Amino acid sequence: MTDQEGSSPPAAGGGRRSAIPRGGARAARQPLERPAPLRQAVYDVIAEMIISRELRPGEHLVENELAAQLGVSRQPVREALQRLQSEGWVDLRPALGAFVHVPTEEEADQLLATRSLLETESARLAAKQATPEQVSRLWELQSAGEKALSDDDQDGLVAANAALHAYVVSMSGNKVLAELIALVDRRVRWYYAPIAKSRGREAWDEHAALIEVIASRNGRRAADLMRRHTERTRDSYHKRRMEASGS
Amino acid sequence: MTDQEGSSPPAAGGGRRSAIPRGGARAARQPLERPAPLRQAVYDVIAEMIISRELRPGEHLVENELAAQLGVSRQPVREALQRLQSEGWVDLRPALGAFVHVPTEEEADQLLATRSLLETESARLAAKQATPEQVSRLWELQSAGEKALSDDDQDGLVAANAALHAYVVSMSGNKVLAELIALVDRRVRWYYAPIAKSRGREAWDEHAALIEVIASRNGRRAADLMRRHTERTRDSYHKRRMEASGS
DNA sequence: ATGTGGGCGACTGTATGCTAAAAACCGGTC
DNA sequence: GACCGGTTTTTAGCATACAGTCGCCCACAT
Repeated sequence: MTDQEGSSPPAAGGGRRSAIPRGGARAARQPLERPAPLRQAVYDVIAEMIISRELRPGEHLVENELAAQLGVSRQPVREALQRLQSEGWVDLRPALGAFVHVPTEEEADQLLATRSLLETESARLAAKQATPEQVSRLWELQSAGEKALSDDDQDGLVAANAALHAYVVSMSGNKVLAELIALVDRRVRWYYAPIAKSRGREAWDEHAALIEVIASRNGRRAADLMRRHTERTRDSYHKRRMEASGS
Repeated sequence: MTDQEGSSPPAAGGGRRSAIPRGGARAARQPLERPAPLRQAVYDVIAEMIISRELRPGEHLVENELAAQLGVSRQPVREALQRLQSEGWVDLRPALGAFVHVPTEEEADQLLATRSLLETESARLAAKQATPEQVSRLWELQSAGEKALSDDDQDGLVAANAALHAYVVSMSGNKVLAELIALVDRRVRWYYAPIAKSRGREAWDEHAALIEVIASRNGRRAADLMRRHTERTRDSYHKRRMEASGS
């Protein structure tokens, strides 16, 4: 199996992997792995490119170019773009194509507000049914975060933060809620990242407090802490933004 | 075959872009109507078929069949199916195709719980910034609902209910929240409809009370009422389900 | 110079062809 | 009689081909 790239003999039929990206402004990506649905891989790559700002807001995404860069046909690209639209990453204007979504300040605030609401509920639910095993897992994640903090590892910090929140969400047991949070969170990170470094020490102190409350199974207080935690992030966003707009 | 209705799009729908209203009222058409992509129409039709139970949970949706039935090619069908997946209507198993999602009891409860959370927040926000015009619009929707109620018009009742809730959501001003609610609500209706008739009089009395509180701009009480309202719906769901499982 | 109209290029939307893989079928074997 | 291996059928996945639209540019008229 895994007869991925290049080595497949059947040159006759269709023959698809002749897609050599033309040397261009954008770095060429090597063809993707085969086994899993291609559209998924394409989706991942494009989402990553958007999040990393390699594709900038407002930019017109041409199906052909993307297809060539990724070494696939337009079809998987189209499918990926449509999914990206449904999740708010791009705007798909009929007959015109896909444009990277342009985040507005208003939208960012609404996202942060919604995230706060959802995460608060998930913390409440998580606390109500936390098991000791889960709590100790939380502490593990917490210490991973603190390590990244002391190492001054920005990427690691973001990842650890996401992992911790994600685990709390999963503890809530509400899959629908979890799905929505996943959607919102990812976009929050996109909006938030460029203007603000992680809140750092402060945020992780709050995490520690939250875990303790969860361990005590106190849903109300867990919700309270999570609300304050996410609202502070929201405030932090606004503060940073104002600073940034001044520059 | 099965060339039902105009399978040739350019003939009927298109008609050149002489969409400019000749000689007369230049209607303020804002975003200038665009040729609706076929995938959208296909999406609507399939979603409708799922909601109406014409396609039953678990059923295997074959691209070819749907395409033939609708008189289009597989492509728009594929695109529609993928969007349906992202919104939870079908499960797309790699290399196997699309299956109408099978609702579980657990999921239904989680949906109802999430809906309650979201709608509660939207009511709170709506109340905080309600204008007199908006309130009177709410009363209009309310009386439409009561009319349907006295006419014993089930479909109308469901529609009126949706319209009222949707308007409250729009009043919240939070578009992100609104989007999530739209997603959740539709699925709730799907799960809920088959086992329970609308709660009727009771629900509309609660609506009336809610509108009054919104008119008074009391966010806290609005949230309270909405929470109770949606939680009652949730209870009603469980009650009906237990009755149904007995039969 | 400025406004208008037609032609041209580019890109999306839709249709169809081809391939590979999973499932159903069937016959053989223990 | 049940299980196993190969074969056929079905169907999704991907690629490619085709057609309709949109926007731009430029020539031309005012």
